[in-house]
Amino acid sequence: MSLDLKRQLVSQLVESSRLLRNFIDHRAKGQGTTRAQWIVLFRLREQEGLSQVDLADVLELQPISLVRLLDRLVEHGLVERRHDPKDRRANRLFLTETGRQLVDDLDSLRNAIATDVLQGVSAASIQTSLDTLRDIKERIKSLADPRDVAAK
Amino acid sequence: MSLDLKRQLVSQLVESSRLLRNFIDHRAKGQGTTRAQWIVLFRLREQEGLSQVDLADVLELQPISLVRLLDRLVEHGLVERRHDPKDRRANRLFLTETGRQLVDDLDSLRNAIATDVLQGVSAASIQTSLDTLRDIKERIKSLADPRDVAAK
DNA sequence: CAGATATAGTACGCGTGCACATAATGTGTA
DNA sequence: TACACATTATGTGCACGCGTACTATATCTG
Repeated sequence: MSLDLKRQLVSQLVESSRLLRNFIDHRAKGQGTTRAQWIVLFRLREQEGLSQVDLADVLELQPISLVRLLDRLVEHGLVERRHDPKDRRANRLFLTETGRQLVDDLDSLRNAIATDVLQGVSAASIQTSLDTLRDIKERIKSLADPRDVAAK
Repeated sequence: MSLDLKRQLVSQLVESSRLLRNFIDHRAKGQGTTRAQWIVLFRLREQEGLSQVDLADVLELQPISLVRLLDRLVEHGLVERRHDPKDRRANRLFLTETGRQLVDDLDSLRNAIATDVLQGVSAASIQTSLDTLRDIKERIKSLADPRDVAAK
């Protein structure tokens, strides 16, 4: 039942995401940053002092993927890695002053993009789509994570 | 109005897409292919003999991105580049016998994934989300494409 | 035929993942 | 207590997908 629709949604999801990422990165080019980097900055603004694993965890990406993102952010002087005095393996992450200013500037850009891209879409549709995407994420996580079966 | 929801949708879109891509690629690993490659195969099954630009156009990606995808598909013996006898610049793309068999096998896998990932989501929500994503794509294309203003 | 256009491709960069390595910390047992 | 072993945090190497900028070659057009 409606299997074709499901397939189409899967395809559209990946396609629209790629277009969106590209669109955002174009707009972001002036700031010298990318969408993926913004997410890190926004997150650090809310909560500084995270370790890399912790941050990777809240962003739901692999720690190794974060390493390279951070390399570039540090290189651009937006983020600082400070050694954790308690655990010499770990880094604690902080925004630099430049980083803090940039992320504040990005607020309006982010809002403009969200408005532009969703112009003419009803609030109800947005809410429904948002819920659907969240459902998909949960389904994927439970399907992929063996603990969901192992853990009582 | 509901600006926050819009921002969340933009974020969720990119995040869920990444998780989805990864999930599919895991399932696809047994076949030695990736989700991005499937799309090429599915498309070629429907319509063979396309040139690389034509195919890039229907897939809505840059011709250069397709080049590498095709490199791998050719390397794996799934796709064949044949010189266009009429235009020595162009290649015409065809599935090999192996490629044709693989893409037929992928049908059931694709269906299984779509079913799994969207289990418990109502048909109405799927339809709404699909429409929303298509709207987003159209908005992006019209915003990014100067011809939309230039062309009458 | 000269210049514009179109096709494929190279070089390079970013984001993301996996497998593996390295170093530091924690733990269980002799 | 002390040391071997498991675990954890970060990072390297490699691969894939995707993009921009540019190049080489072929075709088209005035």
